[in-house]
Amino acid sequence: MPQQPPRRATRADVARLAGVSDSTVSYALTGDRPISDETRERIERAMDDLGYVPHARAAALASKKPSLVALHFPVGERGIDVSDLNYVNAASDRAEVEGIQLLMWTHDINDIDALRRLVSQGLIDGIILMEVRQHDERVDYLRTTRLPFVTIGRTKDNTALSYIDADFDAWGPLAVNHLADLGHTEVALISQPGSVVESGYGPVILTQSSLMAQAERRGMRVHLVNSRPNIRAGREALAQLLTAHPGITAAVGFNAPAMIGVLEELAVMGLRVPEDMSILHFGISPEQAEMTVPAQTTISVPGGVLGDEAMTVLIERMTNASAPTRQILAPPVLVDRGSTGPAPLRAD
Amino acid sequence: MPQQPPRRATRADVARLAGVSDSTVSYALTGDRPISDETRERIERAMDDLGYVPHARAAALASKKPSLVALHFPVGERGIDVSDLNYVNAASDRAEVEGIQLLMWTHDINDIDALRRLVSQGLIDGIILMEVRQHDERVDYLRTTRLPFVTIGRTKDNTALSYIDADFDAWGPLAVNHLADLGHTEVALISQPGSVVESGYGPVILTQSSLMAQAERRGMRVHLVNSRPNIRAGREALAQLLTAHPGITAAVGFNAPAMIGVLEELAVMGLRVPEDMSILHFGISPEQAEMTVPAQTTISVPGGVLGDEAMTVLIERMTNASAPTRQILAPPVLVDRGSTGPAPLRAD
DNA sequence: CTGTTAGCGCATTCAC
DNA sequence: GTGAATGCGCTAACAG
Repeated sequence: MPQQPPRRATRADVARLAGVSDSTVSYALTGDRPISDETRERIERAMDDLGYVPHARAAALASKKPSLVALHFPVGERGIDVSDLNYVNAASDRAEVEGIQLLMWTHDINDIDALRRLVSQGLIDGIILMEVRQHDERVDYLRTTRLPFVTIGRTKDNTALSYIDADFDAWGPLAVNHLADLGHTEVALISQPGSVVESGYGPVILTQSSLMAQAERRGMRVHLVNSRPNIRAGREALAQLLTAHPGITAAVGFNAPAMIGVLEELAVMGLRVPEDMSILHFGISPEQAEMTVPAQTTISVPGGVLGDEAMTVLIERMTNASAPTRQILAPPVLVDRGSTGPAPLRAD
Repeated sequence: MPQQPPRRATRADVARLAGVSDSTVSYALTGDRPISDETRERIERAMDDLGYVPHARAAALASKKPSLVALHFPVGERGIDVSDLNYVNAASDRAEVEGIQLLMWTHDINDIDALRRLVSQGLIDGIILMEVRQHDERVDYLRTTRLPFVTIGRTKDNTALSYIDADFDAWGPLAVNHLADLGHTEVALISQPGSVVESGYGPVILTQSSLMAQAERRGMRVHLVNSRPNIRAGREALAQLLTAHPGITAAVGFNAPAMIGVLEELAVMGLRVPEDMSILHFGISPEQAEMTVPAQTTISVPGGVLGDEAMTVLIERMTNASAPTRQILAPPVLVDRGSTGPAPLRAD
C-alpha cells in the first residue's frame, strides 16, 4: 500500500521535480503543444513519483470550460427504474468523453428554491431537465438565468427552448401502418385515464391524435379506452371491449399495468398472441416489454438516445454561448417481439 | 423577464460599484468581521443591482474547503426506489447545510476504472459508498488514495475504515424479545436463499445468528426457511411450515417478496393477522411495510439516519485530516403496525 | 520545443 | 472599521 503523502501534489511540485516549467507540465498533460520525448518522460516519472493528479476544479476555474453538469431527475413517487437509468448513463457517458461529470439531482420538481440555490452556487455549468411538463416552473426560472439548459420533453410554449423529445406525432402512424399492413381493421387503444389526458400530458395526447388521424386514412376502426393504470382495470377493459366489439383483432397500449391485465385476460379467455390477438405497446422500455408473457412488440425511443442527444446539445450551448436553439425530435423505433401478426379471420 | 447580463458579475464589480475594497465585500458576505451598517447597505444594493451571486468553485479553490461530495449508489439490476432516496436525501440535506453539493453516482459497482477516473479528476472532495460488500474493491482502491471516504455498510476487514451500518446483532434479540413477551414460543423465520447467506451477505448472517442465540435464551423454537425472493416461494414456504409445525404462531421475515406470499397464503387459509398469526419483518422500508394488507410491523433503521450520519462523518474527515476513524452502528427501531399480537392458544 | 506572465473569482493574512 | 497583497492550482496568451 502506497504511503499517503502529507498533501496533494500540485503541478508546481511536478515541474520542480522534473526540472521544467509549470506550463510545460500542463502541455504535457493536454498534448496541446509538442513536447520532446525526453521531457515528457521526465514529467511522467515525476507525476508517478508524486502520485500527482490534476485538480479539475482549478482547471475549470482557469479555463472557464464546463466541468460539472446537473441532471434534474425529479423522482417523485415512482422511483427510478433500470430503464430510466438508460437516460442517465447515456448522458453520463457522453459527458465523460468531454471530461465533464454529471451531478444527478433528485429534488422534488416543485422545489424551485433548491434549484435556485443549486444554480446560484455557481457550481454547475449547465443543467438538463427531465420529466418536463407542459407548463414547467423550472423552465420559467432558468430562462431568467444565464445558465445553459436543455430539456428532455418540451413545454407548451417552447420558444427559444432547446429540447429533445420523442416524436410522438410519428408514433400513431407507425402503429397504424404496421397493423393495417397485417390486415387489422378494428383495434382497441388502451390509453391513460381521462384525467391524465385532460391535464395536458403531451405524449399521450400527441400519440393518440396522430393515431386516430392515421387510422381514419387507412380505414381502420379504433376503440379508445381510458383505463386506470392497474392490472385489474386492464382485465376489465379487455373483457368489455371484446364483448362489445368482437371484431377487434389487435390491442394497442399506452399503459403498462393495464396491458399486463390485458395479457392476463387473454390467457384466461384462451386467446393466443398473436394468432388470435395482436399486441402493440407504446413507450415502455425493453425491460418492461420482455418481462411479460409473451413479450410485447413496442414503439418507443431507444433508451439512451434522448440522454445522449440532450448532453450533446447542452455541451454545445455551454461551449458556445451563441449556439442556435436546437429542437430535436427523436424518431420512434418499432421493436418486433412477436406479439403482432396477421389479422385472424373472425366471424363478426 | 430580466435582461441577461453579458457576463457573470464578480466580487470586484460589486466592490467597484459600492466604492469599497474587494475584501470588504467578502467579509460582508461571510460576516466574519464587523462592517458598518452604511457600508453594508451600499454593498447589498450593489449586489442586487448586478445580480451578483458568489461563485462556489472559486470559493472552494481559495478556501480549500470541501464543496462537492459523491455518493456512490450502484444501482445494479434493481433500480432505486423511493425508500432508497431517503438515504440520498438525508445525506444531501446534511451536505447542503455545509454548502456542499452531492453528486449522485450510479455507475456499476465493479467499474473501478470509472471510479478511478472520477477520483483522479480532483473534482470531488470525498465519497460515500453504498451497498458495500464483505470484500469490496472500491474500498481497496480508495484506501490507496488520499480521498476521504465513508461506507454505509462494512467490509469484512474494516481496520481503519470509517463506516455507518445497522447494528444487525441487535435485530435478532429485539425481534425475539418482542414476540416472546407476547407469549410466542414457536416461530418461523423466512430468510433469504441459502446462496445469499453463503456468499457472505452480512446483514442476513448477523441478524439470523443473533436471533437464534436469543431464541435459545428465551426458550423459543425457530424454524428457519431459506426462501427464494418471490411471492410463490413465500406461499409454499408458509403452507409447508404450518403443515409440519402447526404450533407456529408467528412468522418473522427477511425477504420482502416472500412475505407478500406468506400474507397471501394466510388470507387464503382464512388465518387472521395478528389474531391467528403474528408477522414481523426485518429491514423493509415504511413504504414497503404499508403497501401490504395488513401493514407489517418492522424492525429496521429509520430511513435517513444512515445517510445523515455518513455525511456527518465524511464532513469531519474532509475538514480535519487527522480525524479519528469512526465506526457507527445505528440501533434498530421496531415500528408496530399492528401485525403482531398475543400468541393464540392453539391445539398442537 | 520551452519558459514567463498574467489572470480565473475568491479567502485570508497583514497592515492601517 | 477597512484596504492591500498574496495565493489556491491551473490555463493560455505572449514570448522566445
